[in-house]
Amino acid sequence: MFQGAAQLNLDSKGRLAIPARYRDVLLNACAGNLVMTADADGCLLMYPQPEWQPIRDKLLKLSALNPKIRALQRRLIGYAEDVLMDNAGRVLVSPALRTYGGLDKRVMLVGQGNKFELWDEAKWQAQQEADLSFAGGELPPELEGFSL
Amino acid sequence: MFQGAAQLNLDSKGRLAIPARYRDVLLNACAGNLVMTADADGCLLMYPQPEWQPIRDKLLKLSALNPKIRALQRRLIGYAEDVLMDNAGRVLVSPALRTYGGLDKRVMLVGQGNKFELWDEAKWQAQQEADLSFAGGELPPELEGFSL
DNA sequence: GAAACATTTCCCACTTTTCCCCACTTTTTA
DNA sequence: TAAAAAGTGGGGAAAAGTGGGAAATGTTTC
Repeated sequence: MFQGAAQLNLDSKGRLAIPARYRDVLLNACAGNLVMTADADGCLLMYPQPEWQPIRDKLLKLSALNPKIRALQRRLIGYAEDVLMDNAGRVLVSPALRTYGGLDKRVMLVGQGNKFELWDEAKWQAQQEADLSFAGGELPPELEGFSL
Repeated sequence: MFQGAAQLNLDSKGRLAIPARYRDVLLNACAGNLVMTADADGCLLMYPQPEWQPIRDKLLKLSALNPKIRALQRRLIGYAEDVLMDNAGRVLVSPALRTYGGLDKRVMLVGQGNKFELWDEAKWQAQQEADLSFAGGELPPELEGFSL
């Protein structure tokens, strides 16, 4: 269960130091084996390898002849990379993924349940504001009866 | 299982160096025997030979009287070529396929489960943007209940 | 039919990049 | 305040990328 947002810095080689509070969990859950991929909203996603696998398998079973499914497969499978935490608790974010996410130095790592989101800090701010401003209007039916 | 995107360069002879992380897998799965062919979206496809064979067989069993099936057969079977990895882990992309895919030098090799997609870099970028912008609207029914 | 030329294929060597490990600085906690 | 843990940076060995050249195969022309 991952939650909470942290402002972090990529170092000069593009490495991301995972906050210490997650490291033991990640070592136990997957021996530091993580999967990074690209999200439609312009951020990156980071899964423990065992969480990623069933999602990938479901995706690959869908028909590649449907254009929307094909697009989803292209992004999620196409950008997916195995990454391994090093002894200092860092993971290397590949050039391809850094480019996709517009990551330079200042980034936000945001816990989202079974995975993390990784944002360029400026993009994260923008997304926050966008989410606030469009929050009005109709609620989706799934939220009927939902109370905080 | 192939995943991940890599920016690669064709050399002056039209050879493509397969990223090292795939080489052992490909040698074990098919002794370096691959099949390249043309995809409808303007990229090339590359299968390990054992993955390609059942697809080809299924295609050939379909009725050639249906124009859409006929078109699919023409492209996939018509452009298919056997290629063999050399000792340096490279495959030669034939002039015909290079022309079809508009491949010059800078290309993207994208893992897609049982196969690879091979794109001209500029085309790949364009395709990515197109996929994002048309993602809105109705989801295909197969994706109901799909969660990341 | 043979020889010369062109083309392709295979192999070797060099350069570049990547990855892994170690050490230092900074921060936190007892 | 001291010790331990976390954050940060750098260096070096090993592997991967790249290009060129030689040998073999095929083709064309005389």
